[in-house]
Amino acid sequence: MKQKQRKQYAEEFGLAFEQFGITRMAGRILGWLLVCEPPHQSPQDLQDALQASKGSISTNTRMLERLNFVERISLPGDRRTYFQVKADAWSGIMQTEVVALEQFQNMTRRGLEQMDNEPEEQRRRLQEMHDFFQFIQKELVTMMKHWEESKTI
Amino acid sequence: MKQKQRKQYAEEFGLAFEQFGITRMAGRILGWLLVCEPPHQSPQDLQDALQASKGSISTNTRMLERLNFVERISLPGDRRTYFQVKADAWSGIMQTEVVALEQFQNMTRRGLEQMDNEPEEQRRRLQEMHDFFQFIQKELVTMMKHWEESKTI
DNA sequence: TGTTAAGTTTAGTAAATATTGAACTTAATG
DNA sequence: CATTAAGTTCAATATTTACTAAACTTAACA
Repeated sequence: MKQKQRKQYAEEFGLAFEQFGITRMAGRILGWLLVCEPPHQSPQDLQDALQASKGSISTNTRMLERLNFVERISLPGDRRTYFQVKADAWSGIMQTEVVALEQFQNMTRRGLEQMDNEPEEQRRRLQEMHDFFQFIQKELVTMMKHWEESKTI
Repeated sequence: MKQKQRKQYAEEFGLAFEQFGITRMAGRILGWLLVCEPPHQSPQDLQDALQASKGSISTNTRMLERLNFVERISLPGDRRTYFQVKADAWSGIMQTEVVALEQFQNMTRRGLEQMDNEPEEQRRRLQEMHDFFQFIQKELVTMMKHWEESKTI
C-alpha cells in the first residue's frame, strides 16, 4: 500500500465513521492508524499525513483514547507521544452500544412509571419498546461473552 | 398521564434520540406518539402538541415513516392523515444497525484488498477489525431471528 | 535556568444541519 | 367549479458543531 493510498483510505474511513457519531477527523485518524507504517504515529506524523491542525489532532486523539479505540505509547529516548490502535478496539464499540441501549431503556421505564395506573392498552406501546430493548441488551451481553471466549481459545 | 407530562416526555425523548442520529423533532414526534391519546395523531395535532411548524412535522414524519418507526393511517369520512407508531417499530433499529455494520465491513475489506501482498503483520490491524465485525453481524442476524420466534410463540 | 520542543486549551471562524415560514400542489367539499 | 383545507417543498435563518490558529502549559535538555 502506497502512502497516497493510505491517505485516501483515511479519508474514506473518516466519512464512513462520521455516521457512527465520531467526528470526521477522528475517523481519519483511526483509518490512518489502521494502515500506517509503522503502526505507531506521533501527533506530528498525523498532522502531516492528514493535513490537519495540531489542535484538531490533539482533541481527536483524546476522544479516540477515551472511546478506547486508540492508546498512547512512549518510546525510550524520545520525548514524543505515539498513538496506535488498541488491540481490543472493536469490542469497545459494542460496549458503547450497550450503554446507549440502557439509556433508551431508561426512557421507556420512566414513561411506564408515569403510567402506573393506566390501562394496559394505553401502556402497550411503551411496554413493547421496553421488552424489545431488554431482549437486545441481554443478547448483546452474551454475544460479547462469546466473542471473548472465541478469542482466548 | 397528564397532557403536560406527555409534552415533557416528548421533549426528553427528542433529546435522547438525537444521539441515535435522528433529528430532535423526529424524536419528539416519536416520543409523543408513544404516549398520546388517542394513539393516532394528525399533523395538526402534532403541531399543537409540540409547537412546531407544519414543514418540520411534514419532513420529520416522512423520515420516521421511511425509517419504519411510524405508519400513516386514514379514517373514513376524514380528510386528514394520521400517524401512529408501528407495531414492529423497534426491530427496525436492529435492521439499520446491521446495514451500518455492513458498511464498516466493506471498509475493512477494501483496505485488505489493497494490502494483498503485504505481510500478515501489516494486515493484522484491519484483519482483526474485519473478524470482529463479521462475528457481530452474524450474531445480530441470529439474534433477530430469536426475537421473531419469541413473538410468534 | 533559559530555550526549545511537545502537547493542550480556547476563542474565533467556517461549515453543516435543523427549523421555520411562505409559496406551491393536490384533492375534497359546498 | 370555486373555495378551502391538507400536506409538501424549498429558500432563508438560526443553531450547532468541527476545525484552525494562536496563546498557554509543561517538561526536556543545553
